[in-house]
Amino acid sequence: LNGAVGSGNEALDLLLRRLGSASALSDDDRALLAGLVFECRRFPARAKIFEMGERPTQCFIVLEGVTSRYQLTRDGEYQIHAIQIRGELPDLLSLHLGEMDHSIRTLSECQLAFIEHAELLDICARSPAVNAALWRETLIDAAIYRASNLRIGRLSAVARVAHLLCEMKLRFDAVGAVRDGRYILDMTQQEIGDLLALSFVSVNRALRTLREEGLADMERRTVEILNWDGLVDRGMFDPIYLHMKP
Amino acid sequence: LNGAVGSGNEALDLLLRRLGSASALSDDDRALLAGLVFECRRFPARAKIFEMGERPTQCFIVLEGVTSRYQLTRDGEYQIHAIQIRGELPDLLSLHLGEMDHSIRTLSECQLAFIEHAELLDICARSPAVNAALWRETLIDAAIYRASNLRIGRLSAVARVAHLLCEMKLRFDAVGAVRDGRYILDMTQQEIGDLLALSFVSVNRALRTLREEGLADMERRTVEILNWDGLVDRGMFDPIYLHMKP
DNA sequence: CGAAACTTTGAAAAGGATCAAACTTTGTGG
DNA sequence: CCACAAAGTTTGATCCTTTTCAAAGTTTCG
Repeated sequence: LNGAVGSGNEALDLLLRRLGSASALSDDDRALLAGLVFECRRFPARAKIFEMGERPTQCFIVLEGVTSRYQLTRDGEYQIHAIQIRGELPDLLSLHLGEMDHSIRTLSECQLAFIEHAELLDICARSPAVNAALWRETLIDAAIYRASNLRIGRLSAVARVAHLLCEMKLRFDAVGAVRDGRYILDMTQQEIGDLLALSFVSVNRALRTLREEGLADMERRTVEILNWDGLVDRGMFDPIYLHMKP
Repeated sequence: LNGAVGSGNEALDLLLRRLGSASALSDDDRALLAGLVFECRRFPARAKIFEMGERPTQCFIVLEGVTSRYQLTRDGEYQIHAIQIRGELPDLLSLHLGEMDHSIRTLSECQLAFIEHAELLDICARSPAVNAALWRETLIDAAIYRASNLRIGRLSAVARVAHLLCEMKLRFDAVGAVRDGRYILDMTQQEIGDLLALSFVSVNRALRTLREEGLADMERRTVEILNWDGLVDRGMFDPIYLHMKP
């Protein structure tokens, strides 16, 4: 009956698109999901969403902006495990894993739609297809962590950045957010370093290298892919782990 | 009716212990799981189990030995994402994620019990508790990847090895495989390096450091914890991500 | 017993981190 | 709308951890 409802519809659209992309949802499944209540909330940049040790009773879908899942070592080292963009469901793990073992916060300003765990679990119990689709989402999260392991563990600084730009290109593609080979990655070079386990100086130099090699450019939070095949090659990127449709 | 049946019972015991440790299973749930058919097979060291690109129709539980989930970069760099030991279910992801995006093979000689996906999915459809417990297993796998990200991305060589020895101590504890602070980690230093993104030379030097500091010792595939608190501190280890019972 | 696999140690090289300083962009209040 | 401060980017120089290369020692296994 107001702006929040409109956002709720948008959240539902994104959810249906995302869950339906891998497995076919029946009309019944769609009807069940349509019954969900979405509580839309806006967050400023760098705002806490869930903290390590908490026991969330809601999860959320990202409507706009970038959220991050991260952790600190005891001596203050900061590692971003993963980021989430429009249409992604960062927090399904809290459905079945009581205590948060890491924290989630926004990087950029965000619009998020929250869903009660209880409602989602209820739908899972009624619909094996939705259950499978949500489970699948958490498995893709895990696949992204594996890719991150390989990226951090085995790729050079330049290759790490190239790999990330490839991954984000495909993830933004999935929600139609790439135009003319460009997408907005609303992160600082420091934050990219926190994600790739690089210093911001190394990120900056890697971006310069990619620009000089004519593969990609990033300026004012906008990434431009100049040579997709070349970038894929430089980052040794294989999209299989994203489990997207061909 | 033969040796395989005995192993099947062992597999069932391990499965019930593992799934029951977090959430209470009802007698009905246990009965359902007891109906599973376990196909027990022995594998030599370094044997392929599932390859990237395959679409497994079975998953398995490890009865004995160490299996590894790994990936190769295009230029031949090898990264082990995770290892699995007795009582663990390494391959549940194939339940809902058609194509394997990485490979699985044994490190040591192994005894594995295979279960048909179809049977497991059938039980999931009938029992929300088993569904939740299996889903939870895959979420803990993901948590271990996150821990691995932090370990590889932010810890020094010595801390990485210390962190791993702490993690494996708790995982072996869960199946009662630690005696007098000792457990058998049947991996070479090269393989530990493949897991921690270190050269085998660095692994060797890190182990020497831990020995010199009186924290832990590893000799002939046997790890001995000499000073648990010290080792936890050295590896900045926080067990929260394993989501074990207190 | 012998060969292969694995571990241990030393020395040199490489890649990225850190430190430092200038430059640019963004955001805020007057 | 401007001025200024804060935040972020860019580049150079140096340092440090880990890698690589090399070679000797040890264990395992047929």
